[in-house]
This record gives sequence, C-alpha cells and structure tokens, in this order.
Amino acid sequence: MATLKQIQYFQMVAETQSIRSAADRLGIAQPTLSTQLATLEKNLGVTLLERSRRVTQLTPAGRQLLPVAAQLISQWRELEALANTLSDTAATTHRLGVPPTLGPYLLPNIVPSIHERFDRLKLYVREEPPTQLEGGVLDGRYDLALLPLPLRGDKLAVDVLFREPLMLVAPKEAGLARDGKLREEQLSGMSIMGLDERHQLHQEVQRICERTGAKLNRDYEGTSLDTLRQMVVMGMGVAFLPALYIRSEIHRPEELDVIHIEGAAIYREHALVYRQNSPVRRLYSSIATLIRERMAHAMSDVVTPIFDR
Amino acid sequence: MATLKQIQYFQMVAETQSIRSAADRLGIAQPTLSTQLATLEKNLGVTLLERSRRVTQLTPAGRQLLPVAAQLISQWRELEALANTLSDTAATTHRLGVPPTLGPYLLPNIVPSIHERFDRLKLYVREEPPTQLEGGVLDGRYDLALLPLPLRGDKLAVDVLFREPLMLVAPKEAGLARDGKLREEQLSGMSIMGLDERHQLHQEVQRICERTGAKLNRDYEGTSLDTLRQMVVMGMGVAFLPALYIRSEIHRPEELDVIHIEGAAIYREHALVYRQNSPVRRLYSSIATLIRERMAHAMSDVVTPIFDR
DNA sequence: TTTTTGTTATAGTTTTTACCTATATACCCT
DNA sequence: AGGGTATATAGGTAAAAACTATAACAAAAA
Repeated sequence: MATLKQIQYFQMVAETQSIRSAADRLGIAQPTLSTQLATLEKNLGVTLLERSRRVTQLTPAGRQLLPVAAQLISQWRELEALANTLSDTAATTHRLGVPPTLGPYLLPNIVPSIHERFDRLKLYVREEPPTQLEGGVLDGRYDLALLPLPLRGDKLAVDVLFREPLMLVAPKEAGLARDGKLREEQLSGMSIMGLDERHQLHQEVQRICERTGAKLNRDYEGTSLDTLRQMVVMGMGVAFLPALYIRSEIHRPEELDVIHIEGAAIYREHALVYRQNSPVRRLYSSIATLIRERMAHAMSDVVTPIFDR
Repeated sequence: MATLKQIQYFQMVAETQSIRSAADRLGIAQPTLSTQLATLEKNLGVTLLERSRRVTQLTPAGRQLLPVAAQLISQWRELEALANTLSDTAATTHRLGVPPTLGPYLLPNIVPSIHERFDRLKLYVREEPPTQLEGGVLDGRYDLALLPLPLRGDKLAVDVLFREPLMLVAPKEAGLARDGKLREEQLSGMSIMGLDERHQLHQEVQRICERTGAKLNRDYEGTSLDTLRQMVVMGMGVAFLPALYIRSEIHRPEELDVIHIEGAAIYREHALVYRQNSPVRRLYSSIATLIRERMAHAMSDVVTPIFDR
C-alpha cells in the first residue's frame, strides 16, 4: 500500500516538473525522491513520470491520475484540520440522553449555560426512558445521560446532580390544601395516580406510596406528565409531579393545588452518567459541576444541588 | 505524516468495535495495531477510540472523523482502480497535435482505425501550426504530433509516415489541363498563389517555385486551404493543394481542374513525432505503423506510405 | 570537439518504524 | 478468588525510508 507521503511527492514533482527541485522543496534528498517515486509507480503499476535531464513531466497516465491524487491530499488536509479543531474535546458533538419526565423541564435552564461556558461544544439530545438510556450509554449510543437514581448497574461513572422534590397536586375543589402543606401521615390511604409503568417515575411513586401507606391507583395511568396533570385537573384524583415540571411554564397554577408534604422525604435524585473510561470524562464532570451551580443559582427554591457525592 | 494504512486500521477498528478482532481481520498482530492507532492519534492530536475490555468504541471526535477517513480510503481505492485501467498504456488519453493543412483531411481516415486497434485509447486532438506543434511536443503540451518534414530540431523521435503529392489546381476556364497533366518545365514563369507565411505549406510551395522557376504570387494569400481553393475557383490564379485535401469531400471536382505535374518531385512528407524518452514510444510507433498500413490500404492512389526510414 | 554543468539513477549505509513475540495489566464473569 | 479476555508495554527484528557518494547521461558552454 502506498503512503500519503509518496502521493505528495508525486504531486510536487508534477508541479515543479523536476525531481531535483521537488526534492529541495520537500526537504529531502534527491535519491530518496527518485526511489520513492519508483516504488509508487511500481505499486500502481503505472509509469507516472517521463524522466529526462531537461524537464521531468507527466505521462498521459500520470496526467490523469494527478487530479485524483491532488484530491486525496486535500482530503487528508481536511481531515487534519478537522482533527485540529476537535483536539479541543469541547469542540465536538456529544450525544446526551434525557428522560422524558426531566429533559423538557430541565434542559431549557441549563443548555444555554453549557454553551456559554463551552462555546464550541455541540449537543445532540434525545429523549428515552431511563432504563433504555442506561444501556444506551453503556453500548455507546449515547456519550452521557441525565438519569434518576438509583441506577440498575454500577458500571457507569455517576455524578449526582441534585434532588428534586415531588409535589402532590390536587384539584382545587378537593380543598386538600389549607396552606399548601400536608403532613406525611395524612397521605395514608389516599389514592394516588401515576404514570404508566414504563416510566421510572411510576416506580418512584410506587415506593413512596408503600412507605407512606398511600394507595397507587392503577386504573388510570398517564403516558406523560401532561396527561397525568390533565387527569388531576379534571378531578380524577391526586398525583405526584416533579417540582421542575411544576415550575415550568406548562403548569398553570390557578388550575391546581400544589401541596408540599411535610416530614417525608418525597423526592427523586438526578445524576449525570457516562462511561468510566470515556477520554472526556473530565469534560463531563465539569458539565456536572456547571449544572449544579446553575441549579444553586437559579432554582434553589425548587431543587437541592448535591455537590459532594 | 500519517499513512493510509493507519487510517484503514482506524476504520476497521471502528467497524469491529474491537482492536483484537480488527487485528485479526487485518492480518496483523494486536500490539502492532495498538501502537499504530496510538501514533495516529498522536499525529492527529485527538483521541479517536475509547478503549475498554468490553467494547472499544469511538470517541465523539473519532465519530466525526470517521466519515472523512472513510472517504479518504475510498478515494484511494478509486485512484488504485484508475491506475489499474491506465496500466494498459493504450487506455489513456493522449494529446495529438495536427497541422491545419493536414488534420481535417487525414484524421477522418485514420482515427476510426486507431480506435479499432486500441479500443480504450482516447485522443485529444488540437490544431496548431507545425512550428508551434514541434515546440508543443517538446515542452509536453502534446504527447505526439503529425508534422510535415523536415523538422526544425532533431530532439524528437520521428516516424516518417507517407508522401503526399501537391496538385496544381486551376480554374476550368484557364484550360491548362489538356489531359490532367503538365510537364515540370511548363511551370516556369507561372504565377502561383499560396497560403500566408505562417503556414508550413507556404514555405513548401516557395521551395517548389524556386526549383521549377514558377513565381510565388504574394499579392493574395489564403489563410486556409478552403479560402485558397476559393480564390482559384474565382479565377484569381492557380495554386498547389495537398492531395489529401483534394481527395476529401470538401473539394468539388466540377469547379476546378486538378493537374498532376510530371517529372517533378512535388510533394510533402508527413511524420508522427514524439519525445524520444516517452515511456509509451512503442505505442506511438505502432500507431505510426497503423497509419502507414491504413494509407497503403485505402489511399494508395493518393499518397505513398513510407515504411522504412 | 571536449569540457563543464546539471539532472536522474544506482550503490552502500544509517536511521526509523512497522511489525513480531512475550508479558504485564486491567477488567469481566463465573 | 481465579480463569478468561482485551489492551498496553517491552524488547527485538526486519523492512523501508532516509542519507551520502558516485555513476551515467544529456545539454550547454568552451
């Protein structure tokens, strides 16, 4: 197999019409160039150059191969240039997976900050259920993902980000919320609506119900936070919704009572995960830090950043 | 500078997602592949692969470089393939220069034969005055040329092709041609029209006039054989025209008398010329043979092929 | 003509590097 | 904990890419 060098040599000789001066301009010895050209010709099975003492010029075959060779070299230069810009790892496109119950409500808050800090970094974002996301990061479909804790496996690097309370929402007419608060014990026996079981939030709510004695109503299950919320608005029951969802503009406060449960640890935790041996794990962990800082700065009334774990 | 091999290696690893199996498929040892990849990465200044025991996959940067690398390889394959077809020298495009007083009247007769014999050979034909053609072959603007003899220089390979008589043409009403023949002596004092002096034919006719005592009329000079012929038709005088021109369909026999001069060597000779050290001189000389044979076969009434000189 | 000069090819060496085998190291899985 | 598998490293060899020196040759100059 020929080398890019040899092709470059060929190109230079074609340009200068002389092996001698081409060798000078390439900064190599003339015999080296002669033999390299000879081996290139041998490999290609074609005589490229018409050697003579006066001028060395292209053969008809060489003339036709030259443009292809030139294109090859320019393609190589392009690859070099691209590698150069990518050598700053923060200049490449990273694939980020997000769960549907978090992404739309969190990303608008943090993506601008990320682009501000790493101005040439690009994100390719896709939504998927957390269970699939975890495997997706492992098998390389994603470079990093936002995921609720705990994870199934333990093979991934995990940067815990923040704690997000789940708020009980109830129809106005239910009159549950005197002052927007409820004590944990009052949950006991209450019938709670949730998302369908393919969502991680389903399990999370299930655990909370088991702990507090509430009852998970499986007759009606939402397929998204929006449909779940709509079911509450229509008076079909109460539900736990993530604080970030409620904070987002999708929520219209006049339609629902939002109730904070006192005394109970009703929340979920989110982390940024990526492969342990990703060469850019330092970048990812600084993105995690950036997210925590952003949360602390702009959303500390809603979520609790976790800096040390 | 990286090598094409290394890029191919990179491509294979990306495909198999494993250094081990890529090494197998490439037929090299695994450590070789590891080090080659490392040097490629060092040269590019970018980490291309995320090594791990489970699967080795691309980094974000590697993912973006892979398509460019793949294109580079495919470009190389293209170059190889082209070289392969060109390795048969008769499959390339050769640049042929012809003089305006010969090309249009000879080429239609010989080009089909050339393509029949060398079916993948292509010709790029241009017309230029012989004086420029000779230099054009020397400096590489042409690969070969048809030229009238004698040549100025002696640095080119010359394959003499054939002798072409020059015929005297006269207006019908001049009544010069009793039986289409004239003896050399009768030319003496006759006023002959010619082409302008940039054409080689001008000099040739001039020499003939000097030898036979005819007088070259420089008051009216044609810029092409067609205008010269037209001047004769219009009764402005007589002229020498090449036999191949007269034989071509451009000539309409009813308009002119064509007169053969007896006893005098009134002709020009044509040769195929090319650079001495052209790597394809054997091809060119067999093209010369082909032309001679074609002349002998189809035009022996007009021209005299010259096989031995 | 002969000499000089400049260009390419060849010979002989050195240095580099691509490749190998053997082994270390790390991780996964049972 | 240990066997199995993947990659990395070490050390050595052989191929090839580089150099210097020189031959061979053609063109230009003397």
